[in-house]
Amino acid sequence: MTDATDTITVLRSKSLSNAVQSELERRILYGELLAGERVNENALAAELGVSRGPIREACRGLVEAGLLTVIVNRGFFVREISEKEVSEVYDIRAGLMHLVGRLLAERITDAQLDTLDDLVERMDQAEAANDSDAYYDLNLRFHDLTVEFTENARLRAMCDGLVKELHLYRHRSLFQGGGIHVSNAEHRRIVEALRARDAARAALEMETHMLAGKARFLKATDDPAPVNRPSR
Amino acid sequence: MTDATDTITVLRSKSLSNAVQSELERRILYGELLAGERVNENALAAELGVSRGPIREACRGLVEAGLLTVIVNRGFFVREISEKEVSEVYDIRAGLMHLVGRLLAERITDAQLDTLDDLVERMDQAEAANDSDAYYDLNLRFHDLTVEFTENARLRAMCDGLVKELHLYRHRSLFQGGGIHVSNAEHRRIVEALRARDAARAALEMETHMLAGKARFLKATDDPAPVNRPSR
DNA sequence: TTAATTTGAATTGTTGACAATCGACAATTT
DNA sequence: AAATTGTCGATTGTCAACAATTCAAATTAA
Repeated sequence: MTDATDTITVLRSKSLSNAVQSELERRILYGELLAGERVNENALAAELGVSRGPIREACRGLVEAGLLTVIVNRGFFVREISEKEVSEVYDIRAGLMHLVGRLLAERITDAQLDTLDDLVERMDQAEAANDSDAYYDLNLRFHDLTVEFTENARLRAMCDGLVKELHLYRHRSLFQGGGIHVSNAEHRRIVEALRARDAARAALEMETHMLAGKARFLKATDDPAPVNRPSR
Repeated sequence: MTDATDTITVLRSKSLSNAVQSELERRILYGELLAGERVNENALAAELGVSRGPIREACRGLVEAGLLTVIVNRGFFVREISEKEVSEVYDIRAGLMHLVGRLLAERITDAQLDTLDDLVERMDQAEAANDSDAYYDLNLRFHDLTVEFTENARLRAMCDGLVKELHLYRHRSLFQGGGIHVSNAEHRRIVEALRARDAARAALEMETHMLAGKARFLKATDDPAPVNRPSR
């Protein structure tokens, strides 16, 4: 039994559709399914040891989640996302993180602040050690936690969804590793504003941080990288 | 295009699953399916003259859209949304509309401003005529247009989704008709800020307007209406 | 009477089969 | 040679049947 079918079996406590959806999402997020690729229902059904019903149900869910698109009589395809769309997603995240800052300043606990401080500290260390992967993970965790601390489940789901969408971009490597260097100073300013319980400033720092991320992304794609930019 | 080819086109561009999903969404939004109700797959399949496959695919999509929930071996249920969740959705809309204000101030055209002005004018008239339904529709259109004018498709989809979620609240009537009176003065201030191309002010006015809506909602539910608030 | 158990009807989860459609290539026409 | 038409294999869209589970009423036991 392969790893994938094993996962399917374990998750049977839910339903096959859910398990398949998780597995498909995982494959997309990990780059095993690349943007533009078609999901071959028969092949996937055979590989996972299920019928096409659950496969199709899972795909319908992922279409609504924005990870797949469907063309009638042609099938399900991993969604392709343009540079413009990535830019738009950054804008939306900026808007949502503005909200996160505002909400958080009014309700964050000292313990939670310490947790964030610890992450910033460790990001400093990772930076010093030039460990891009560790920095990437810590950065991800930092943002996850800020959203989580707002205790707004819907907001959290939306932020998660947006981050997943970014994985659809062709040059995924841009986000991970050393592709884009996120300034830790911005994180520090966010925590400072939160510790001061200054809602307006926290909101602004959060938003600014996101827009800086957008700017870094645009800079990393627009000008250089002629390697991956065919003229057409 | 003839009627016949029109029908053909419709049938080709849309699969049964899509059609069923639209129909289910319509029933939920129009209150024909109420929060908490179960979707009986067999009954619906018989009623719509299709098999259960497309029904289930449609439901999977609506789960991801937040309009249904699924319990394994129990079925699909119209999602129930608590007062707290409505409040959270208002917060998120506030965050997104803050963004709308910022984006719009920098790109809105004079013609678009005139369109918004016209809507505000007509809302005044509807208010004077005490026509709540007309006011409700105009208000909806006003917000739709502001989001549309940002030309951020993802943002628009998210805002649409949030509005749909609000329809899940038990006391749907609160939103329509005279349940909550939306101040037209707030709209006017938004348009003014946009016409001044003042991004910060437009963002603030938009956000304030949404938070005022949240406050109105809370006021309309929290205190009065002891009728519908059993002790449990 | 009440609580636990049984039973079966209703309903969901899943499957395999069949029809409809598409893409690619060969055959035909201009 | 280019364009059009026809054919075939692969794939999707849909369906009906079967297996598994839940729910509720009927039955039994305490």
